[in-house]
Amino acid sequence: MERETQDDAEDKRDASLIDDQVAVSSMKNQRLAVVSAPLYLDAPFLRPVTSNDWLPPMIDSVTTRSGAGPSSARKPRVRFAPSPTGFLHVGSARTFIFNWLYARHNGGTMVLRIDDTDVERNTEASLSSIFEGLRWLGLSWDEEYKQSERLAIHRQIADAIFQKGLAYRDFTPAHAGDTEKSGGQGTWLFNPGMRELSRAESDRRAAAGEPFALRFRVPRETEPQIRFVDSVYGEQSKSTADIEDFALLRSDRMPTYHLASCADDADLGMDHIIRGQDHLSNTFKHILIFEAAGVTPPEFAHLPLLVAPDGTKLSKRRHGPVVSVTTYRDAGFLPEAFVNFLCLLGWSPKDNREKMSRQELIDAFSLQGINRANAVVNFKEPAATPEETFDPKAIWLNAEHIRALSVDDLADRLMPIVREAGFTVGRCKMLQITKLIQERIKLLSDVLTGADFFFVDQLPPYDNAELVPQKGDVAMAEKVLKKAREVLARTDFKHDALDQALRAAAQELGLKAGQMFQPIRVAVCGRKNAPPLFETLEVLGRDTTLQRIEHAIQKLQ
RNA sequence: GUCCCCGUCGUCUAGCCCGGCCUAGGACAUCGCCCUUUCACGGCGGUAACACGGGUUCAAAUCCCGUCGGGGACGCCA
Repeated sequence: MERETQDDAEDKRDASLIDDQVAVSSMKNQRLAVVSAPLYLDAPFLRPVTSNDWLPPMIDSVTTRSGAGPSSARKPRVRFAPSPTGFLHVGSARTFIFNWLYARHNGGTMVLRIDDTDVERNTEASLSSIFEGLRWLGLSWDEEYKQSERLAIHRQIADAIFQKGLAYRDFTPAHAGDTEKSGGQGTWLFNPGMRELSRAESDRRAAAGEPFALRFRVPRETEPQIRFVDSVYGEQSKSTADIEDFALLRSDRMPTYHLASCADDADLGMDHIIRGQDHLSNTFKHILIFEAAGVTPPEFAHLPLLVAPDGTKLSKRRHGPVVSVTTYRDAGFLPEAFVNFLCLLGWSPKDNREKMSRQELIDAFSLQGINRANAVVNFKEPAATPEETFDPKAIWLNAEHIRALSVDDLADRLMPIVREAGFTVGRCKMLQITKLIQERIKLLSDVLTGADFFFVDQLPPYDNAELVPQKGDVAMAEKVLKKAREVLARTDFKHDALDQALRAAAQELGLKAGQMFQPIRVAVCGRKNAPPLFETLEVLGRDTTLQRIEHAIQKLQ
């Protein structure tokens, strides 16, 4: 009882979260407008642009939010920052979820930031896939930004770093996508001649219009080790001798990921960066950027990677649609079950709980519960049925969540699937059917294979042999069906009455109950495995039942 | 190649920080039994792991070193 109440409360909560999300989306433009308005013109490192400056003349009206940088620890601000270069990936979804859990657990703010500075690779389709996936998960965010609308901030910070002498122009022509850089003799650190170029010479070439990238001047003498404490991986350090002079701005003046990400994290006041472990070694660069910009770096928490059964990072190219969030939706997963599953990959509540509601996850979540070893998503590469494709634990959890739903709720979720498959059912009948299949389906879409005989007029063809009961023959099947036809014509179609009448009939024929029920079950369901017989007959009704029994008798003759 | 990270049942994990309660616990999957009109649910039980080698210690899954194995990062991608 208590559990049900809890779940109901949870459902309401989820619904309101979704509403929030819609509200946020609709005020998106407003927010963005506010952010890029010319407010704090006296920001400390904003400076007038001169004609021979290397910066484009569009930064004049930009700002950094005052008080940027980590704010009080009480209401943490966290973000999820996908780049719209592909569909929403399960690994990204988990990153979103962990950020969301952290924010909700601590009463903080969840920011969604679209990292779209790579104009070449961005696609509309990808952007909508991300929103579609997040909408399905039913998790909300509180603020939303687009990096491409914040370029001025990125350039401004790049400029500040440059003015401090912590970055330099690199006039080396861009590499044309070759890969011979790695595998050579050790780490590449910088292009010869560029790091040492005098300011005057650099200014001259820039003024002459020569294209260049802006590189960070990694301080190798003064700061030989970069250190930070990761909330998951603990103390980390790396020698600056192993960090190359990475780019801040490309020669087309677009910021690189490192710059844009850090500039926005600083400007948006992010407190805790929770992201995939593939960024762990990038973090040293990020710390360099924050410090060069005069900002205290945020906290970092890196998440173990989600890997395929072959041990490699999940990728669509290699592993196919199982890495896309919408695949799970389309296969009939409940979003709450999917979220639950993802949470258990690399995190544990430490008390052996597995099936958890959203609220339970929020309550139990902490960064201390995150593991360090990569987690395998145990899917099968190519498979015939969804059940064989997906991680068995995900399927099991989904079944658990399905069973935990109220009949009403489950019926509501099943209805659209049934309708979309072209069947028409009334809500009342759907409710009856739902009761019968709730503990028998593992995916929502199983309703189509497990309850099809309730929806169709004509049963699909089945093998006559199925009608033959255990330790019986065709004659017995026929005898049973004829008896059933007779009995069912005059029995009340209610569970108890059917139970009594059919058992009595079995006795009359000198058969075991099972031998009596089997042919009837197959005749009305078209297969052996089905929900309990009497309830099924009750839902099907007398007309359909008799008609199908008649059909079976004819088949046998 | 260089740097970083990781290594408990097939898979997800508890235990590791603060050595003894660990003859290593739970879950999924798998196998068997029970319940039962089939299926499912449920119940009970089985198989199954501390990567390896050295230390330290009365005592190590837990601490130290090494080896091996796996992953990630090294772009004017993110």
